[in-house]
Amino acid sequence: MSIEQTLQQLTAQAVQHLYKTEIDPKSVTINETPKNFTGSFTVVIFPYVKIARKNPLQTGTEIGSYLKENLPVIEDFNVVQGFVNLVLGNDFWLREFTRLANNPHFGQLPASGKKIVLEYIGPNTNKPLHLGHIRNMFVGHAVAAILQANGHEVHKVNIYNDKGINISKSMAAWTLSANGATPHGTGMKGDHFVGYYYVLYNKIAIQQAAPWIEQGMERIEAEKNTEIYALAQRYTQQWEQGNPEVLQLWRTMNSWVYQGFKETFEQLGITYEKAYYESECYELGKEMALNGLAQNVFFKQPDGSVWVDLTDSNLDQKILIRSDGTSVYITQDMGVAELRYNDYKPHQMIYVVGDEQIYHFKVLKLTLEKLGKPYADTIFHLYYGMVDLPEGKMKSREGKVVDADDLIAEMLQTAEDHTKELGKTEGMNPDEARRLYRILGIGALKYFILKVNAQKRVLFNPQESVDFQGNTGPFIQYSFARISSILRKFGQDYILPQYQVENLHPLEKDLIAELLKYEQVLKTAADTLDPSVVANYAFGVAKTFNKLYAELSVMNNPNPHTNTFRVALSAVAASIIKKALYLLGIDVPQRM
RNA sequence: GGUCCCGUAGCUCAGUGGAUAGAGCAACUGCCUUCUAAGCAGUAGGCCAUUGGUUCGAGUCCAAUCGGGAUCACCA
Repeated sequence: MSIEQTLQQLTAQAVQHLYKTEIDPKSVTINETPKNFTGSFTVVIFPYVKIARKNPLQTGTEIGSYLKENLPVIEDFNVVQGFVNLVLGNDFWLREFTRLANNPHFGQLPASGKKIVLEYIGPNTNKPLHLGHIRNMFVGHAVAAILQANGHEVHKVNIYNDKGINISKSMAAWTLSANGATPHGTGMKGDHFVGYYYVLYNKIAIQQAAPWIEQGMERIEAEKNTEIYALAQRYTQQWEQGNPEVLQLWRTMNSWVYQGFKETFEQLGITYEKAYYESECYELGKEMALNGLAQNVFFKQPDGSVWVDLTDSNLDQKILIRSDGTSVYITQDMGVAELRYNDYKPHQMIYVVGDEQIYHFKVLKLTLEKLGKPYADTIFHLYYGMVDLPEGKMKSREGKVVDADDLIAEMLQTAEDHTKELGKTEGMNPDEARRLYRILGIGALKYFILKVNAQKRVLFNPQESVDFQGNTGPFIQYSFARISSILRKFGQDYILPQYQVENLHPLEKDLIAELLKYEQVLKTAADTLDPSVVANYAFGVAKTFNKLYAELSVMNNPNPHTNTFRVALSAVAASIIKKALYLLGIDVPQRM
């Protein structure tokens, strides 16, 4: 039981004993005592002054006395207004620290028996990955790691949106102007190669649509009159009909894209255990829609299109099958959900998808509910905010995006520049140096993205590079490297069953208190599916350690017991930093 | 128009109904003969969008208003 829980129970007991009133221990508020008051934990007793029918000071004094008498680790207490500040003795901190230092499983909760499938990445196969996908990947990866640390069985899966008009557009532009060029022949990365033709399609389309646009027609309407659009549309239809040549071209271009994606995933350390393809699920989705029609949960329009009516849930009527018999996005997602449920039989299906699709997931869930699917309830849309540029929304169609590969290259370069500037490459061989640039550059980027609550929309200014100082990944990594250096030099055992410390320094106490928060942070992060909780915590640990490091000597004290204890304290701090950063997908360097 | 999200320091963001609202960046001032200065300490910077309500207590909950955004496609 944590100290907070102990205090809650004991406070409830105190109220029962003193005022003969039963209260729920969980309703007792226990806070960290703010820095400018004396104490470590604070019990808020405002809610009990009415019960006590005494003023806050008297009530606080009575409850404080009761707590002190019944919990030996409480050394002293003081009452300010309705707050009872508790001072905990050395014994408590030392005991808690020793427990933590000697627990090799700290930070890994026992198996919960809960199985979760987490979908993330979800790229279209007509263009390379951009900053939006990076946010998706980082968030998804981190949430999966957090859930695993909480004992859940997590299966990460990817979904490829590999069919539809957008892919046909890249295909059309390639047919018209590539002259048989390939990524291999041009030396381009496959996804960039295909993306080039996607952007080219739009250039050609606008050119061809110019006459209609001049007459005042909307861009989207005008595009439908163009030759290149006609080709793209023909490809889409022929694809559904199974035309071998079109399928061949589609397979070839997709394979280029997959090869390109693979390289980017490797750069970022992103993995998944299974990929789903919309091209393999849309027919199942269509079947489900037709079944729903047969069961009268859906309805048919005179033109043959199939719809679901969600007006009773305050949403609209949504199309599931077009009048030409082809499936739409939502239908495909129905198929994907069904397939995935059958594959894993999970307790929860989490979808990491942008907030622009909030409505879509409401529709998906309700539609599956109407079909009576048992997994409808387990669907959870974990959405994240869009990444904006200073000039506004990113637009792939116009090539106005922060490209993932470009950004990675920049981060590695920045890491290299910083490291060289600080003269840290001395004694490092080129391989080591490159590894370090990667750890720092990718770490800086991941931290930069993950420290912000994922649901917030963010602005990314490519002109202002990602920082390496202050509240950043490298700052935290630096604390780890410093501790690693100490551990290399100390050369004695420091994890002991018992430590001999006369009086803990306040900075030591602060650090222990910080370290003890880890498991609660882990739980909160899992409950809220929010990696930023972990990021902010890791920063807090690093900051607290740095302060101690600046003001105290860790291993050069006259008293050898002090050295051993402080080295152990530092080592545990490093281990927790490493665990927390691991959850964020961030690696740590032994030196930097 | 319907539904939903967001407004906290110049900027980027923390802030589970609890005390005098915190970090980082940017600005200014100190600190390397000592375990890594990618660090530490300090100064300055706030009608927490506005107004009402609930509460012993509201940046946090509720309502309205103002401002910004998303979405409501036979696109994905």
